[in-house]
Amino acid sequence: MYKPVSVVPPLASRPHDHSHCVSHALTEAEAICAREGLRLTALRKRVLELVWASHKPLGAYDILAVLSEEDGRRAAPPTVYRALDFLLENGLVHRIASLNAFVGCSHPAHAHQSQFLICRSCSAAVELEQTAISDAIVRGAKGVGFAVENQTVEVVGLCAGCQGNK
Amino acid sequence: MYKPVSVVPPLASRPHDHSHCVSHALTEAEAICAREGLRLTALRKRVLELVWASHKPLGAYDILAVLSEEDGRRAAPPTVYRALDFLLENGLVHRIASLNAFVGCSHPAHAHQSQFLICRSCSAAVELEQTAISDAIVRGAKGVGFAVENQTVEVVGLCAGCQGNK
DNA sequence: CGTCGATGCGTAATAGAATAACGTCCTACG
DNA sequence: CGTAGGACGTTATTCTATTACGCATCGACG
Repeated sequence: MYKPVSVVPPLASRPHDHSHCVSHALTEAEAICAREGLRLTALRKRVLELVWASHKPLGAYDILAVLSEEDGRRAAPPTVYRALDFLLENGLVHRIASLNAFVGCSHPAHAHQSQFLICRSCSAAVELEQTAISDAIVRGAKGVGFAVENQTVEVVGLCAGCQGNK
Repeated sequence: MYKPVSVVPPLASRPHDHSHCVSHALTEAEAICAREGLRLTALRKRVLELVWASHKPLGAYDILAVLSEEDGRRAAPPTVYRALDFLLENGLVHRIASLNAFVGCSHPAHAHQSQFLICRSCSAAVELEQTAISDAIVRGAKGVGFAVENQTVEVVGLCAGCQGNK
């Protein structure tokens, strides 16, 4: 049962109509690809859908397994990796290096850095978009003369929903 | 030739007596292990030395290759991974998830979060230790009710020395 | 001093993640 | 149409990491 807390947890860690947020992500992706002249092929769309189908980071081989089962013929790794590469390049998914896994991007419409909170209990990954964090990083880097191009922030801990359960 | 810059780049990106910082790291590690009652065996020490022998993140199989060449008999992966696990657990090295590689910890004496600046040109990895960054992360996480246990910050860009060379 | 349990290491096998290199097909455009 | 490039299938291989098992060594304790 859902127990309200004082700070509002983000959507991903609350029960919610999941099919809705999947379809929302697909709609947004289609709009972006149309606008940018990118080809969101059936395969790419299907992979994006699978990635969104859970809020947990999904391994490339998990995706592969689902694809293989769907099609009779079983897919090979490059099939999935190529689709993931396309989605990564165009900001539709993020890669979580510490998990070798992928998640749908919550804000694909505009460029931003990768910031994730990963629950070690339920495995949900919530994307943050805090300029306070990226600014602090840029400042810290500038202090040693380092020019930042790409940031990765991956935080492990317990999400709001899992803190009671321990 | 070394060209001074206004902001002082950290040691790792400046020419320096490298054997000195390797031996310093080893001395510090020995002190810590003695104090904590940990066994810094010959193998573990050698692996730590190799990791420190470059400021570049080093892959487990790179270490393995060196060990294999040294001993006539070639070492197997678990040998290296076990040593790395020991060093990781005791804060003597860090793992850089985005590179599948390992670097010596610059401040092993006290607990801290993992923050790295990785130069995409010379591959040097410089460790930051900025509470401003980790505080911003904790604050951002708290805002969505997430309890932080472990942070990973990995930043790719150009170090001070490589910005001229492009 | 002996022995016993825990820890460290060697070894072989395997799992898991990602890429290389090739070929074919499809499609958008001239 | 004809064709050039992109998308995908296929096979093989590379790189990263772990499992499982057994022996040896270290150190605490009787």
